[in-house]
This record gives sequence, structure tokens and C-alpha cells, in this order.
Amino acid sequence: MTDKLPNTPADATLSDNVCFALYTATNALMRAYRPLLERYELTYPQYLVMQALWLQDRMSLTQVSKSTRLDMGTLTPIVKRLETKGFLQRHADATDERKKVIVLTESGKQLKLEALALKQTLLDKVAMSSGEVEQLRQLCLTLTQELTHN
Amino acid sequence: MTDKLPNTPADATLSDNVCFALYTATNALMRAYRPLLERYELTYPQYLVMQALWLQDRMSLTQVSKSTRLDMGTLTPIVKRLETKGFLQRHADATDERKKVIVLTESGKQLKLEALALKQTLLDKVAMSSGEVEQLRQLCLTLTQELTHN
DNA sequence: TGCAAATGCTTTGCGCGCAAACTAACTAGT
DNA sequence: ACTAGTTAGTTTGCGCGCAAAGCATTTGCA
Repeated sequence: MTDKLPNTPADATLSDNVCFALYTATNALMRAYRPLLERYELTYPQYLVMQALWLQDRMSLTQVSKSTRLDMGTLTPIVKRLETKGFLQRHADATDERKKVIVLTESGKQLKLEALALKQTLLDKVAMSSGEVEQLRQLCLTLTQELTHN
Repeated sequence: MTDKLPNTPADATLSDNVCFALYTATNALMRAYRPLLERYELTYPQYLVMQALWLQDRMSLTQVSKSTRLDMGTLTPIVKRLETKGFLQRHADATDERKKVIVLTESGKQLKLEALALKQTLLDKVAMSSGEVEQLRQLCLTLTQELTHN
């Protein structure tokens, strides 16, 4: 009942679909992050892993997978690249040889202060109120919840 | 001023970031679409191109790129795959040999009725009001606009 | 104790998403 | 008419995102 009237067939657009709008917004966001992250030799997914580790160091890969919601098959190569760049190390867990403990290096820790600020840097460029941003965040979380739970 | 209070450091989460929420929601959406689209041998980006053509047939590749917001380098192989599957054909434009006119085949047109319904099928599974969905759509469009226009 | 099942992670293959380099065709300015 | 510059599209290379298959290690239980 709160529906907006759809466009008439003649000027219908892909933007009429939430899915398209969401998909496009995310692509635009990744594109906007890229030049900012380039300075730290990070891609957005790599940045995500780093953020997870800044919140909680010394997690196993599975734990990182849960907090970032990245698939294990996606995560393994990402973490390897971060290791190559010297931001973290992967140690075998002493009590369970299957587990890999991910540990930040000094270099990885040093990124935290500068790189964490990027979030705000980007949002500041956007003419959206913090209320709108918060609303967007909540709606995305709800959607994820709904889509995931089944 | 409409800010929600952030989590205390101890239970801070990646979900506190809009960017992460958006990124995760889109991934979840793609994941949810996949099994539905599999039935038509389509991926989501391919589905997007088909939707664009259902709205407006006989576009050049550049026009498709504009309406789907997909990069040309991304689009070329997608369209080729759709041609292989027999949903469309690529003809050289008579008046400008550089342009490729994309034309739906009968098989491509026949997908329209069934496949267009998928949007609603998916949204029906989600416990979000149409108002919330519309709000999400608008916020995403605004964000895209903001991120793109600079 | 032995062995099947579960767990943690890696590898492979495919389709994006995009930057950068490239080719061919068209346009404009002289 | 010649050429410089623009435009349309393709190709290449790299990093995801994910399903599926594979491989150790560990756990559970008969």
C-alpha cells in the first residue's frame, strides 16, 4: 500500500527493480573504494579481512569467514595475498593441525589508523544524511537476514 | 543526529559499516537468484541484459551498456554467451559498421513472461513491506548517483 | 582400538567487473 | 583527399564469489 506507482511501460527502466538498484550501488561503491584503497595495496575484500582482524586478531580462517561472510574458497586466496603483502601471517594451530591461525604483522597493524578512516572519507563525499545512511544499513541487514535464513 | 549509537569496541562488528552491509546484501541477493535463474540457464548479469532487451529490443552494445550500467569489457563476453545460448543475435549495423545491434531471438523473447516474474517470486519470500523495499531501492539509487556523479 | 563421519582448509573451473591496451571504423579539420 | 582524433567494440590479465571435488586431521562411537 506504500507502493510507489511504477513507470508506465514506455519509460520503464531497470532501476525500477530493487535488485538492480542494489547491484548497481554495490558496484559503484567498490569502484569508489578502489582508488582510495590502491594507496594501501588493498582491494575491498582484502580491506574487509583486515578490518575483521583489526577488530579481533588471531582468528582461525573459519572464524574470519564467519565475520566477513566470505566463503572459504574465496577467503583462502585473499588471505594468501595479504600474507604475500606482509600484512599477516598464517600459522598452524598448535592444538589442531587443521586450523590456520591468522596473525597480523606490525605492518598490518600499522595500517589500522589510516585505513580505518577511509570509511568516513568516502561517506563524507556523499550527500546523504547519517539518518539515511543508517536506514540503508538497516535495510541491507534485514534483507541479508531474510535471504540467508532460508 | 539521527545516528544510532555504535557498538562498544568489545562487540563491534563489520555490520556496523554501511559498505559491508551493502556488499553482503548484494552477495546474498545474487546467491538467492542463482538457483531460480539456473532453470533458464542465466546468471544474474545475463538476466539483467535480457531484461534490458525485453524493455527495448535492437539496441547497440553501447546502449545496452548504458541501460545496464555494465562496462563494455564486461558486456562483450556476457552478450556472446547469451548468443551461444540462442537468446539473441549480434548483427553489424548497416549504417555504422562498428556498431553491433543486439536482437532478441524468438527463444529469447519467450523467456520474458516466465523469467520476468522471478523478481516478484524472490521478493515474496522476504518479510519486508513494499514500503521498505521501495525505500531501499531509493536509497540505493541515491547512493549510486552520489558515488557516480563525481 | 579401529574406522567412518565430520571438520578445516585448499584447489579447480567458470563467470563476472574492470583497467588497460588494442583494432577497426567513422568524423573533422585543413 | 589526407590525416588526427574520436568512437564502438574486443581482448587480456587479475581478483573476486562460489560450487564442487579433494585432502589432511580430528572426533565419535561401536
